[in-house]
Amino acid sequence: MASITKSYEPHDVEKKWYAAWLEAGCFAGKANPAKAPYTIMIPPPNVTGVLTMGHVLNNTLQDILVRRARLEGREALWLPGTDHAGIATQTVVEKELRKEKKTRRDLGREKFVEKVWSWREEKGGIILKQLQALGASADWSRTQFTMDPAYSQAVLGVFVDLYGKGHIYRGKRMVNWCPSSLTALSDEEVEMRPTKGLLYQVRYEVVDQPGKFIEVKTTRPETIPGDVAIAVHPDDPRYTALIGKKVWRPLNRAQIPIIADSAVDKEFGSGALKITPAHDKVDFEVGQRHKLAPIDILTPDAKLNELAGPELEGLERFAARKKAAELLKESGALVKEEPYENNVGYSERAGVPIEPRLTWQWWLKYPRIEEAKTAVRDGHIKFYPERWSKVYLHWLENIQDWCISRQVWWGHRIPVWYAKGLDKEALTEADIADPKKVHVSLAGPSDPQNWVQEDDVLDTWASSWLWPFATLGWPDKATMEKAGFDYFYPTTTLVTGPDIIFFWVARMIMAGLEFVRPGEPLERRIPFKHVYFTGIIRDQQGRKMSKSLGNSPDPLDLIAKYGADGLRFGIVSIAPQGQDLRFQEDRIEGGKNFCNKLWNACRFREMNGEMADNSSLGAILARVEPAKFDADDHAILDRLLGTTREVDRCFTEFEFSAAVQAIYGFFWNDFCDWYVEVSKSKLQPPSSQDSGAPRDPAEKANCLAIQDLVLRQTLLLLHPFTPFITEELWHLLGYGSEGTFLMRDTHLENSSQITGRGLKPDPAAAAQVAQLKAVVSQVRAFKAEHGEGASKVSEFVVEATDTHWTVLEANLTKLQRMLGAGSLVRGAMSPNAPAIVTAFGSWNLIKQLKGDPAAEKAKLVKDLETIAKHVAATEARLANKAFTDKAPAAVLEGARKQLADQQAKQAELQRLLAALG
RNA sequence: GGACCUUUAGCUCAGUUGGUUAGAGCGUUUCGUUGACAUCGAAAAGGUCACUGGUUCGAGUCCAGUAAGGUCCA
Repeated sequence: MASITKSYEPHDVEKKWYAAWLEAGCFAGKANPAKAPYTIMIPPPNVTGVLTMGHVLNNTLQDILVRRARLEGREALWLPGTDHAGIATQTVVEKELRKEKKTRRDLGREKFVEKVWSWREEKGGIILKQLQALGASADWSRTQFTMDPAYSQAVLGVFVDLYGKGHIYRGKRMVNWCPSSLTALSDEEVEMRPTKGLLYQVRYEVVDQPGKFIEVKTTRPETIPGDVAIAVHPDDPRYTALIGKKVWRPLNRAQIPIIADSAVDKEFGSGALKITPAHDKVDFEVGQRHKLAPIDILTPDAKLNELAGPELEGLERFAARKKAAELLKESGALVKEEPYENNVGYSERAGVPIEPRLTWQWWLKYPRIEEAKTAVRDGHIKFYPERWSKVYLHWLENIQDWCISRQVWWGHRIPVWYAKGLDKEALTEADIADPKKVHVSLAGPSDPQNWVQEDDVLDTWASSWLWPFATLGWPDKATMEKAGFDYFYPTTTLVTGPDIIFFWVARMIMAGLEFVRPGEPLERRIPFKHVYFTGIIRDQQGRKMSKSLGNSPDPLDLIAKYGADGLRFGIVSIAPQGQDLRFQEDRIEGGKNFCNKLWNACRFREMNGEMADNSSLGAILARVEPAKFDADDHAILDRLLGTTREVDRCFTEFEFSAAVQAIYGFFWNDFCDWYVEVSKSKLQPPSSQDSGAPRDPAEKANCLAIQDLVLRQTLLLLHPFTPFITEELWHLLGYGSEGTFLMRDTHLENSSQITGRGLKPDPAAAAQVAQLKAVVSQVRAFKAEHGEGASKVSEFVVEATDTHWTVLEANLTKLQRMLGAGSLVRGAMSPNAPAIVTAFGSWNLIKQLKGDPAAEKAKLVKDLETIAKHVAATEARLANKAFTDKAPAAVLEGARKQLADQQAKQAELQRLLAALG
């Protein structure tokens, strides 16, 4: 009885091997000068995150890369960790507080931050545990968190450093304000959404010409109390006479000037623009040019304040819009309103429209912009697919300063202290530059009692941009040494989504170039050499998977249903390079089925002969006897080497799904469907379907050795994709010894290393097998057409040339088995039996009942018509002088051979037809 | 407004530098289980490669334009 069970049951196998790998320290990456390093830093998921299909894809690919690197003999480090995700995490904890009817302000800053920490201890980082269920071979002993003390020191140190270099400044500027999270956001965190609203046409009465009006169009009438001017284009003849005059502001009535500014678009609306500097970026600039003080009419949570006038004060912004429209209507200032759609910026996280708001913030002028361009443009960093480099470069061309301060509590508190009593709202540049008034340092001031620390924390991305090197202990020399910084940096590959090119990828490149190994060449400072961008996983309707839509399957459910290997194999098989993909559960099922197929092929091997020495490639090769090879042996080995080369190529090009498909096709079609089937006539007792010749023990041993070889190399090729089942079978079939692991202690030989050991399959024999396969398939179809099922035993007469018969005879036993043929004999064609023309002669199907001559005739006529068309087409091609003159020799040769084959078939069909009478 | 992507079988997608009669998986239909696997095997049906033009001896593949869908930037 076989020790391998009838079907593959993943759960215990997965648990067993993951624990064994962990126990043996297989995932540890240690600097080893004897090997080349291979490093991947995980894109740190939010500490609040749970595993999604996107994570499954992304992390499976990373695991595939590091596992393959280990098999190739490299020292692999996959460093895991989580991101503190400032606003997101704070929101989660605030939500918990709300259940107790409390806000973070009730607790105060210190208590609240403590609370977040304890939340994190208790519930944070679940996702890392979930990744383990997927088989992730990350070095968990190195797990990092962006708020770890050492990491925080790096983040704050960078702030101090960049401040000292003049890259960071404090300024009162227009920011994207989130009225829900009550913080500033960077431009990248604002999402433009087409939004339906109304366009209001409002008239402002000219002060010294009662009855004369100037009209503007606006989508935000509630901001009218913040208007400080009406602007027109200086060259607009409609308004030249009015420039310098005053109009009445229709809400919170007051006189405001008409000014000329060339930023005004003459074509839009009436060509006049209301200027509201406190609530619009462009207006702010116009206001500055004309020295008009802004009037801020909004509170931080976007309610109207007292400056909006008594009728609007206290209203929430959208209610105020309605009310403003009503007031304008009553006063006759509203000319009309019409439906309108425009782009409105929304807070990506909170999902509410942002407000442009004038506030004091900390800003960063990016360092190393030009070098960051060069690194990608000159290929020091390669993007896959390459096209994303355009997006990257375009962003760098148009880069704006980065607002790095956030008005939240959870995060890295900015290491700046203000002298007590200083008016922070009235700071001048000179004040900020004065160390007596503003202190910036890692250690803080020596007399803390005289200072107040900055309230703001840093944008989360202003910590994660240091990820590739801060995770390796930078900047502390001793820690770096211990972590193997010199060995593992730059990292090899980054696997991430194109949606964070700006947030993360570009910023990491600039940070690496600025901070790592100053003065050294660019290729030593870049954070990674390859960036692989995955696609986005969508549902069947093409929608993004999201919690709110509920269209995302839980990966853990899928693992329970199909096994981690099945999930991995399935997801990779549907993930073409850099293209979004539609999730199909049946492909995951396909992954599971493939695992079962692999399992059963190994079971077949085990059931068909004693296991011999499988302990190394050399041991197996020593059992292989090339002298005993038949065409099928040559063919399967030829395909094994071809597949090995193809998978190699796929890894260099990051074509994971192509690799999986190559292995799938080879293993299922070439090995299981053909080689294993034809092996049966060498391995198993004679059956009624073959000639009954006794089995040759040497031939059998050779066949088993070849199966051992193919299975071994297949397990190696597959291991990065399906680590658990391959490790299990590796041991069950005796490829690995107790205490060693496929994943750690094995070297994957490439095709030239295998042929280098004397295994050189004959491609001509391989080609012959391909022909035989085609004939088998053709004859099976022929049988089916005549009502003879695949397994029914049929009798055949073949009229073949000596050459063809020699080949058929050499393969007689297995052909009989593959065809379900009771007999296959050489002889003259019978005109009354159904017939078919193949590459190896004409075949008669001898049935109990004679074929219907009329039907047979009709079929031959139809076949002849088809072949005649093909012959004519090929002849026409060859008769074309332009073709024969210009086409390459190989193509010409192919066409000639094709014609010869077609003509031979045509002649044979004609002969059969004639014989039929 | 600018840039990029996609359009191939009922569905989801391959198709490398242009070269026989365009492939796979799933689905559908027919046949097949004591012999590794029904999580399986055999076979079949199914495509004017979005459209229009061009380059070429030859175009799914290269070029230009059009249409539809999608993404990003402004």
